[in-house]
Amino acid sequence: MAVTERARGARSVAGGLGHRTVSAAVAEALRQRILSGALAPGVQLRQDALAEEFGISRIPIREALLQLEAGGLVKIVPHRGAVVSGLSIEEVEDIFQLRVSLEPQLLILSARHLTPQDFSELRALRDEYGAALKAGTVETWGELNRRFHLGLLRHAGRPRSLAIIAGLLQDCDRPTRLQLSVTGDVARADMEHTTILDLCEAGEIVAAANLLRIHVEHAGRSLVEIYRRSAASPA
Amino acid sequence: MAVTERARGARSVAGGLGHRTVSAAVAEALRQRILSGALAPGVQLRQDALAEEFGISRIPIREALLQLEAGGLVKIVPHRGAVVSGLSIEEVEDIFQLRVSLEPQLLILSARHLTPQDFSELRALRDEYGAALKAGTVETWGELNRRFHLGLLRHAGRPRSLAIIAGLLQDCDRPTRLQLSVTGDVARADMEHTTILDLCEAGEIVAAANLLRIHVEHAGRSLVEIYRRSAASPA
DNA sequence: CAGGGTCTGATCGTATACAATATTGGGTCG
DNA sequence: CGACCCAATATTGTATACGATCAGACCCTG
Repeated sequence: MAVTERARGARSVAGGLGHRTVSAAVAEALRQRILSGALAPGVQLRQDALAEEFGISRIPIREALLQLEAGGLVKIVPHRGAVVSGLSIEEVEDIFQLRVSLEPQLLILSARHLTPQDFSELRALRDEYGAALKAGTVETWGELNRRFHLGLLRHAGRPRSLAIIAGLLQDCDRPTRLQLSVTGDVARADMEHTTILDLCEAGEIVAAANLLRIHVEHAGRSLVEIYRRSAASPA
Repeated sequence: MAVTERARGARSVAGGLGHRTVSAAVAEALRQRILSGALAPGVQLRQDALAEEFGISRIPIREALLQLEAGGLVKIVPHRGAVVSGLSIEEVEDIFQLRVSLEPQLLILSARHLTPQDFSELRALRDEYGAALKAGTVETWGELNRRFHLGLLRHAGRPRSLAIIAGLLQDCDRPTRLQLSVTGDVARADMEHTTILDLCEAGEIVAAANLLRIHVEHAGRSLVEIYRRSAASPA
């Protein structure tokens, strides 16, 4: 059975192309598992087990783990392996504070350079997002939300800032989904996205930036409150 | 002869302990080479050559390169190797803009929690920095500057922000050294550090934050000007 | 002579095998 | 009875060997 599973696992990885190397594919697979919550924070990732499951050797596993560590999704301690890293309340607060500081600022730089094509793409994203909300396909919310926010800021001409924000969005992905599903703020978020888009297209850039700030602030506050209530949040 | 050289190389790496694994040691060695300018941007890093030079196999080399890629020091293209990555003007501007946005904000949060011990450490760092300036030991400037700035912000209670700033400081290390040695702003920087420290200790936190902002802004502007002049800046 | 295809060399990516290190359980000593 | 030490085991780290992929040169063809 072990062999069968290995073969199946290998096929599933190799089949899901779009990657040029196995290690990249494994990194992506593990990333999704972590972000989706299938791998909870604190869980230890043993190289042997993963290698057997995917039907590959440990080398690509190790490299995938290193890539994940770069993104802060796991923490590697020499000779002691890798554990899925969760976020403390301080880190969540910090991440949202950073978003509040950076995103509106970048939107002001980026908004005037958004082309009609950008707007149509963003609207498509928003529609897809709305559809996912109704369909309840929770897993895709974070991805779509991320692409929407990054799309808004695409033309700010600040590559490093964008990379940082991409990391922030990824890391607050799971918490944000939690916040949305618990509070039912999905409709609110959707509406705010729409309004931000409209304001940008109308040239009301400062207003759009303000709304974006409020949008992020609200999510952050709401989320911190949730964390505080269910105090049993693993590190 | 090859064997002899490999053994010697291995000794030199393993001897410089402080690291728990060979790959970490290699990562640190390469990091220093890149930050010191011994490895210029655009240079291609071939795994075989590095492995032979360090007297180890390619596996730790690969893992070291992945760690460096995490820090943005090299870029890895599948099947095509790793190249040392330089910074474009936009990236330099972006990095300093981020520092201007983040550092003063964090100083306000951190300053009131600085203990007498922190102050004595920071003064020691500043003294060491001053000594390095006079001694002309350019290589250590960045390290000391980095530790000073991070030390100031240590108690802000914003771990993610701190990590981001640490990355920013590292990446603008070499450009900053360039700026300091070209403009002779070393004395100015040293004095500003001293004044910031004094203001913090006197409880003039807002003033300290303002000076910090000016301090970073000046370095950024000056550096961008240098870049513009010597337009032959490799990507 | 130009263009394309193939073939060779080099380099990277992965598998397998071995060595080093941390953890756990038992045993002994105080 | 508790604490410490030591050995066995499991897990990680590294070396060696093999397979896959890409860049460039050469040859063949139109």
